[in-house]
Amino acid sequence: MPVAERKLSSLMYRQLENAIVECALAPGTSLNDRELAQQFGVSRTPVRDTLHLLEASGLVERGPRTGWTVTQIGLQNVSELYELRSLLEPAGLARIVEWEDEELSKVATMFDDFSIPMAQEDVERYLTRDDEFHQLIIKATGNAQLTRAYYVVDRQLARCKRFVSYQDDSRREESLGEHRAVCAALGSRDEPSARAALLDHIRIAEETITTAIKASAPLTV
Amino acid sequence: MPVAERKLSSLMYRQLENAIVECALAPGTSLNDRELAQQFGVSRTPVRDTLHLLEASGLVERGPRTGWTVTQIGLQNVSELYELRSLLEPAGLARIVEWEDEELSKVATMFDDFSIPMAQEDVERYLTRDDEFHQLIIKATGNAQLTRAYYVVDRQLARCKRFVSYQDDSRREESLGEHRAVCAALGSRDEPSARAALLDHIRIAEETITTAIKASAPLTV
DNA sequence: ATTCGGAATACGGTATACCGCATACTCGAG
DNA sequence: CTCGAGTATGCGGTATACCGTATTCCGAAT
Repeated sequence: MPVAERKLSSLMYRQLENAIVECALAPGTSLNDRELAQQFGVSRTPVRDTLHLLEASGLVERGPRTGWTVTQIGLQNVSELYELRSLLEPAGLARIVEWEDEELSKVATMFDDFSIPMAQEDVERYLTRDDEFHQLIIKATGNAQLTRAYYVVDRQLARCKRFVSYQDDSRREESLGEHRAVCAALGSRDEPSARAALLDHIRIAEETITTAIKASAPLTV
Repeated sequence: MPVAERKLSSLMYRQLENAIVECALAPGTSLNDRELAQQFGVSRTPVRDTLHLLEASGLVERGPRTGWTVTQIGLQNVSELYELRSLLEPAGLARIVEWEDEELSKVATMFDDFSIPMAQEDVERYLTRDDEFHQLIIKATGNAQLTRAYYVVDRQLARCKRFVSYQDDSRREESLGEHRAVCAALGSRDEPSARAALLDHIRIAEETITTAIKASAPLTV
């Protein structure tokens, strides 16, 4: 979605993006294009191409004379990303509450097939659903520019979640409840409530991540 | 701000960005890297570098097998850009109303040195001030991620304004009034009013641009 | 042993050469 | 004159070679 299908870069982009999001390439790692080229068995040119794409996604930055580096994860960044998210996501809600009944009900019941306590084998399914839900909200804006802006937020936050092992903490059930609150409000076409519920969800998620970062990585400031 | 100072790319970026924003390179123009390299007297590599940067700024897009192209200006894009703008800019207002008196008064009086009717020689000064004002609001968020997201909106809209010759239409005086309304509300630390005034200003600006595009360029759909 | 200087090296940046496909253009057959 | 086959050309994509500087590493002199 963010990167049009190019020849070599596309595969390399997926791989490197995954490696960075999953923190296999740790924040702060400096990326040597010659080295990467050798690892992938290609030349420097498509590597540079890919790195430019990653730079646009906010996962890599490039300083003068310092080359490319995997961006750091810090409290400042997280705070900024969540603020941006809280500005962008609500824009989709206004559209969703105007959907036809059939479409709307799909959204409203999106988290109904999960039980509390959640079975372990459903966790991965839940995380996927979570992603789909927020993607859906953004897509609902029908705004390509907004969607593009959101992509950099999404990818960076996805990385932060992995970084702090968000996926297996105890907050999952609360998170499910928050999502259901948003869905219920949407089902009633109550945009203000949906908005409030969504912002609550985002705020709580930020607090969780922030706390986790403070605890697990005081080194990143 | 958007592009760190690199060796050759930086100069080339400024030049090409200017050329595109001022529509010297018309929307839809396909950009041949070999040709550009020859024009600038450099090789294809730094040109590709620059084009990647322009792509990140939303001024150039790259399709599969179609190469780089100057992005089109259309009603859809303008609508999307203004929606994004209306989501991002208000975020700065909440910060500004909490500034110290001295800083706040600078903002509040930012458009006091213009008269109605505006002297012709002040027009360029006014346009610059307009830019500075909106930049100031965004900077006030203190949010680097948001600022970066706004940059692509800013550059694309700057181009749209030139495209429709916005700078010498008759709406300037109204625009000045709208700005002063925002400034006045900020001076009173009245964020809701400032927000309403700013959104009004953005909405009216969008209508003006949209009308102008419909009139002057039905070809761009 | 510490320090200072010079060579080797690593890396960011730049230039150039190569390849394959897709389009266009030409030329000959019908 | 039309149509198609074959060739030329352009361009996107890729590979590779080159350059200058900043850092590093090592050895010699104090």
